[in-house]
Amino acid sequence: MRGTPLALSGLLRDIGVRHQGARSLRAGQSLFRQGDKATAIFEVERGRIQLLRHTADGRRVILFTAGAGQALAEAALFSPRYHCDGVAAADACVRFFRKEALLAAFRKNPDLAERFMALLARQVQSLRAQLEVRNIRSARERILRHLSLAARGDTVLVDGTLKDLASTLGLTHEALYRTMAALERDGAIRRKGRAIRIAAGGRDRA
Amino acid sequence: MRGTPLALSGLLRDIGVRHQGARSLRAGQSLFRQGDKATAIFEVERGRIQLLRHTADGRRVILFTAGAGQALAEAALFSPRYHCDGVAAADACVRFFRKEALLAAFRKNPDLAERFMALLARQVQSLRAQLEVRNIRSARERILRHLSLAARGDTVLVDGTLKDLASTLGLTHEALYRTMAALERDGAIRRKGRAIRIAAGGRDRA
DNA sequence: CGGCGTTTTGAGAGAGCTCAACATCGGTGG
DNA sequence: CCACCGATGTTGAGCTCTCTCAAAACGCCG
Repeated sequence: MRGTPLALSGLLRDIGVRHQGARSLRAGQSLFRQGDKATAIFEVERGRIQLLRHTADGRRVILFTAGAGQALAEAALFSPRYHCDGVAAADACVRFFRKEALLAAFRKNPDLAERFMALLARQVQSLRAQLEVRNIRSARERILRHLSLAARGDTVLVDGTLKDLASTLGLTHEALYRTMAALERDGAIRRKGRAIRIAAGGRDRA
Repeated sequence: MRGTPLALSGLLRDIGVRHQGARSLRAGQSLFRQGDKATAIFEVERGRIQLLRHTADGRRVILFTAGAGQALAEAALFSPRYHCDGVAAADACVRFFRKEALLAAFRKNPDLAERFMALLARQVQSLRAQLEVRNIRSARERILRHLSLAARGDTVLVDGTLKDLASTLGLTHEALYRTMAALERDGAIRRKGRAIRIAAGGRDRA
């Protein structure tokens, strides 16, 4: 669920693209640096990779944090150089896909190209939905909407930590815990370990 | 600037795709409905189109609001039906691009396909950056970061209203006005009509 | 000129953040 | 097997910052 309510189950690997290798990184290690020639795009297998940009005065700005199962630096496919740093926020393992190989494959195989487009289109859709969720001020409403977007049927299976969930929702973990407890007290949701079931009238009681 | 800090200058039309027509809508009118056969994707020329989904209990959820220059329902290219409603939030005019025509063009012309992918990839990038900006709690910091991402050189040209800017930043317009005034008082930025210049040490004084 | 939407400033309240303490769980090593 | 440790999960209390409600100046267009 990390970072995506409409889970993009699977990614490059699943559309039939073969990766050209993998690489392990220790927390803090760089995968690539701003200005490096862009030779590949990546998919996080384990851990977390952050895209960082450095401002003129040397401050770090996090542009994006990619968790397991998320693609990284797709835009580099169409740009000669990486426009930011890619650094491991925790010990991580990434698969990499060489640019020329990918682009060549797309040209040779329109089906593959189409699947990749579909992947990107779904990402756009999912990101927009996330952005819209962030427009909701109330923690309660925001959580409920996220859950109802992420739900399969009436249940959501949280596959990261609740802390991660809090940060993807733009809440502190305390606020998330408290509000979830309140929601459960009110009967709007019911929790059983990783599974959260949304009550039929959950959204009414909001 | 609406909805995109890293301005996606131009869209489908600019990558060489020809549209198959245009349509005007009055505020409140539907462009398409959830479950309709997906026959086209769109680009907003004027006004605003909202993507809405209806929950089981009949409540409307806004998934996305597309302003002038933004594409709409790209994901429909790869889905047989629209998965939400497209409704005009204000009087609007949209260009439409037929699915089969687009997909056929992509298959026949790999360059075009590649440009479309690039478009999607840049959108993904931009949306992620927006999401990351939303993680900043402080209005002051959030505005400064948005500005530094949106800046060309040291100046930002705001091309919507400041109210629009406030909503893309997830702030009330009052908070935006107040904070911008404070930033100007502190010398972090300087405004001249539509142009905002960021002072060299703007981010230090935050 | 008159009306409407944007821009601007004021004052107050509420929601979420911050800091803090504690419980719980899973892994690690003696 | 148990003691220990770190990270996650949970709850409490106070405070700050933004939202909300309100009012007024400004600019634009018919």
